[in-house]
Amino acid sequence: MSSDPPGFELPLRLFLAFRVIIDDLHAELDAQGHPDLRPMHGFVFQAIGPDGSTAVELGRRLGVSKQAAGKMVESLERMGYVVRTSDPDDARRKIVRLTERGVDALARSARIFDRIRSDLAGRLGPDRLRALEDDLRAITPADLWRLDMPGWFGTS
Amino acid sequence: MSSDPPGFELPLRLFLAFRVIIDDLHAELDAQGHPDLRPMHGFVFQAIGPDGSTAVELGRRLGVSKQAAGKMVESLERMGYVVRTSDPDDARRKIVRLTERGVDALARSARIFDRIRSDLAGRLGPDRLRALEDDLRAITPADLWRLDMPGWFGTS
DNA sequence: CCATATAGTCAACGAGGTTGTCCGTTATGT
DNA sequence: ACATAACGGACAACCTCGTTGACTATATGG
Repeated sequence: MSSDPPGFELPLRLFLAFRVIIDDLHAELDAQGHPDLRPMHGFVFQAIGPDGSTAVELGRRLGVSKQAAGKMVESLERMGYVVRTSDPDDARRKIVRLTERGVDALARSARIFDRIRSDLAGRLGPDRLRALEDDLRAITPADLWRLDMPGWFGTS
Repeated sequence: MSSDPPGFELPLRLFLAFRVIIDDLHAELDAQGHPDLRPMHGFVFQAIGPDGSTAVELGRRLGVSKQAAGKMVESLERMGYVVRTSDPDDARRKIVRLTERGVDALARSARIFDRIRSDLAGRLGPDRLRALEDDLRAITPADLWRLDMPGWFGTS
């Protein structure tokens, strides 16, 4: 009979597993022509969505102030991943949209994530991977995109 | 037959699970007299270790510059969690040690982590929790404490 | 004995977050 | 219809926490 591991191991392993996957993703993105993307950017792209968004909306979704969201957009605009256009129906709003390059990064990310997942299925076995995902779903909130991560990743 | 989930779900769930546990920990620490501790601090305490450490060593272990490590120590010293004493064998070194309060925080953290783990064992079942931990061990590096997290958590 | 390496500290800077303020535009209520 | 409130965006000042560079004091080894 083996004894229980200390309680602090699980959260550490969860975080390490996250890091391993994200590091893999960004090594690939780097190799595929997106060396400047940082982990945070994926969340921002996702929050922008296919129809675009505004800085205020973005801030709400990401859990930061509208000013912080505005700075993020500015930086992504400089990198060529988003553009800001004015809303014809509301002169106050400026709609942030992904550029072709932004869409490309998002598509590549999706493909890389799927490749990583199938690697893991190969290592753990498909059933164990399923069970892992099921268990994680059981202990996390349902809403995947309510992450509220402010300065967790360097966005420089 | 159900289809595979998109590859991006797993890393998100891993991160969310980590967040859920860490948020739980710090809500408890808050209630038990350590409201100022932030997630990063646990890693710093661990890096200091029972025999103390120096700022340079700390920086190496945490993956930050010695100056950044020094600032962390300064802040923890102001909060009463560590003290700096001079090394009698080497007048250059100042050894950082946990205070009684620091040791208390570490002991409480360990107890809270164990409580959280047993909660999870109740929700998933002990076997599923074991399997989860085994699978995570399989996909993460063996060395738990080589985390290299610089500004991942707010330390304020 | 002197050259080099190490520990700590100070200063300047940058990234990225915050709050407060202001302006122009839209929505609302009487 | 018009006064007022709410909203979106931008600007400024500030904070925290990381960085690099320079400098001092102490060890250490040829």
